[in-house]
Amino acid sequence: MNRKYEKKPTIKDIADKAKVSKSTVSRVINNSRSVNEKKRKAVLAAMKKLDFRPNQLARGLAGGRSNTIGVVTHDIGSPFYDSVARGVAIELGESPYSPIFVDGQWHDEVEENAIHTLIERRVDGLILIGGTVSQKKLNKIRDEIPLVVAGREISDWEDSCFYIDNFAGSYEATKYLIDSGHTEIAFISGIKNHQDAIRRKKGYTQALKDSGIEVNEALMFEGDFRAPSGVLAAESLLNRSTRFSAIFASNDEMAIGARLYLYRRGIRVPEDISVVGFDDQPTSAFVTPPLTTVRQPAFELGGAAAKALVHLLDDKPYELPELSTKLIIRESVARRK
Amino acid sequence: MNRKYEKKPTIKDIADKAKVSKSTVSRVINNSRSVNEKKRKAVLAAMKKLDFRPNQLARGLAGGRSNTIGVVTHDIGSPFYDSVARGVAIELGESPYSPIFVDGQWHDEVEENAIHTLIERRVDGLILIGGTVSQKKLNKIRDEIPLVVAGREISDWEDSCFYIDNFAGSYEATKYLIDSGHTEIAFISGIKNHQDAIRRKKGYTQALKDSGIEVNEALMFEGDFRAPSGVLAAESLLNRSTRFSAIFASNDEMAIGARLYLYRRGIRVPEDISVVGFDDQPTSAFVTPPLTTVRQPAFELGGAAAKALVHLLDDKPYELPELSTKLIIRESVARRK
DNA sequence: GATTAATTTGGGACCGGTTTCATGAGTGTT
DNA sequence: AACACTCATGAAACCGGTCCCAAATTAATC
Repeated sequence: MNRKYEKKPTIKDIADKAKVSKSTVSRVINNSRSVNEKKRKAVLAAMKKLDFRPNQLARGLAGGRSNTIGVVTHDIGSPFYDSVARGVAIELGESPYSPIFVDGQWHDEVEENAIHTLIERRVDGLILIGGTVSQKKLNKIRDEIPLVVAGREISDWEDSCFYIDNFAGSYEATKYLIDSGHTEIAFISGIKNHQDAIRRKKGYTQALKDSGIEVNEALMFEGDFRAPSGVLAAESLLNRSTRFSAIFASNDEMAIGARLYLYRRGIRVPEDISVVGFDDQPTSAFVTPPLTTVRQPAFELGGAAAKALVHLLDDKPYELPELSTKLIIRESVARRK
Repeated sequence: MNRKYEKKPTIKDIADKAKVSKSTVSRVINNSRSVNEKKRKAVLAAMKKLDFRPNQLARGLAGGRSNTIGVVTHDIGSPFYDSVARGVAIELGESPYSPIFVDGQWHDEVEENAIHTLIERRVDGLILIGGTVSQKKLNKIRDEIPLVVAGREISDWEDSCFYIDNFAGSYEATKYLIDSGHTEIAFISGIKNHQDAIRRKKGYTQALKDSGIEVNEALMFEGDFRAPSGVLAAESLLNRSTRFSAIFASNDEMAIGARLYLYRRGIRVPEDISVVGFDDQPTSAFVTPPLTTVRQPAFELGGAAAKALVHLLDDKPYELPELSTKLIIRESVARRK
């Protein structure tokens, strides 16, 4: 099993072979103009011949920039954050930077460690996707290294924090249900302290109020953004004495969980009860019935964050793209007569 | 927008502050024994005070190892590959190595580039998840750098390639349908040239043969592993004159797509037609009806690959864990009378 | 053709660590 | 007390690049 790996050629080897100095080779690599065409050719030939690949570590050390960007994700595997991460990855693929991903696991301490690991690696910039680290700490980190946050709102950060208007999305969805004739609308919220969860709940309650519908605690259930809690929610809600004709879940997973419980109880969707979700995760278009939901431009969000950071690093201006939620109407909502 | 970032303290600063030499500081950092307790304390204190974090680039350059591992993924966002990647990430979190992920996008050339980017970064080892690069090239790459492949079978690689027995999983699922009384079983295959797809198809046909059931081309449809092709498949299959009582799809996405088409046509699952998938992706347990499917230990697979590589790098022996598929029986299959 | 300006080029310091090696101090042996 | 042997420590070379600076070459000006 013991193998021997060839040692890689260095810039010195190239220089010798092409009969020039290290400096010149470096210039060719970096495309600094002003190098004789003949020598350039010779260098290029030598590089090809020896299959030379510059050592990025050395480059980073000498040049003071590593051409890497650290990305702190959470819970790789959750559709929303995944999409954001994907947007980041793809966008960075277009740039000279390579991403290093670390998983924060939704845990304060782990997340801080992750950030420091990345700083030790001398990444040129940092992208945090969501996250729970306190704003105070974030401010301190931003003094150390260029930082951009995606999927989380941070006051006073305007240029370097990208998020989605959860309130608006939630408001629109609720309004849609109301416009479809529903007045008793159950709500499955997300984790209590989660920022997004709070905003989505507010969108729901505000829409009700604006339509003169009373907000009723008996129609709410606190979930945790995962499918099983949606099942539980539906069960709990159905066992209460308060009736309702629609369920609005704070995310698709819970909506799908709730839908499963309804199926078990023989309650038809949307004929008996309508269901609306939030996220528009990929499978939502293919469940039965296809789920009406609020699309978050997660992918675009990640891309925008990445682009913003790259521009920031290159000291170029960057303008925010329009990133708003959109209600995707499919087949899980029925008009109430 | 222009900010100034503090320059980070170096080992020299620590040395000065603690009144010792760089060498000694280095020894403390790396826990090389043999350093006076008093000095060690002084160094530690200085490090804490200056919030020192060793520059990993310099470390990598000097030490000849970067403590990073390159991971080439595909299509971040596909549930299966995501799970594998997640397994890798979590496992690597336990080790001193940090992963660098690059997306190969299921494209030969992109993938090769990705690999070379990683080699330039002087990663200590490489994990390929799936991928399409030819075996010949892989062999060459393995001469350059420790390499482990997950989710793909490569002949003669035993120790450093981890995959799942697609044939067995597929065989078991088909057998289950047969045992449930089905004899006309439609099959939705995956991308024609995809290794996994081929094996899964073989599992299906073999199971039929072993039960004395004739393999019928009229019951097969070639999909592309994505949900829309499942819809198409069901439509095409249903429009043929050959009847069937069950559909076995090569992955869950296509199964769910097919299930949607059945829903549209008012065909009940499982009463009229049974459906089985492959993968057991997270949502499959929550669709209606919950999908019977073949679970792949994707997460574990990724973890095993990562662990294997780490052990390989540390020159420690490593024994393969048991990684086999498992039929998860839920509610999408009915017994045929 | 001589002088000056512009452009290439090589030498070498430097980035921030690790590691080899030689030195000096401390311990033990006879 | 002299000699061999450990052990801790600092000096300096080195990893593979970048980049500043001065020398050398070429082009431009009068």
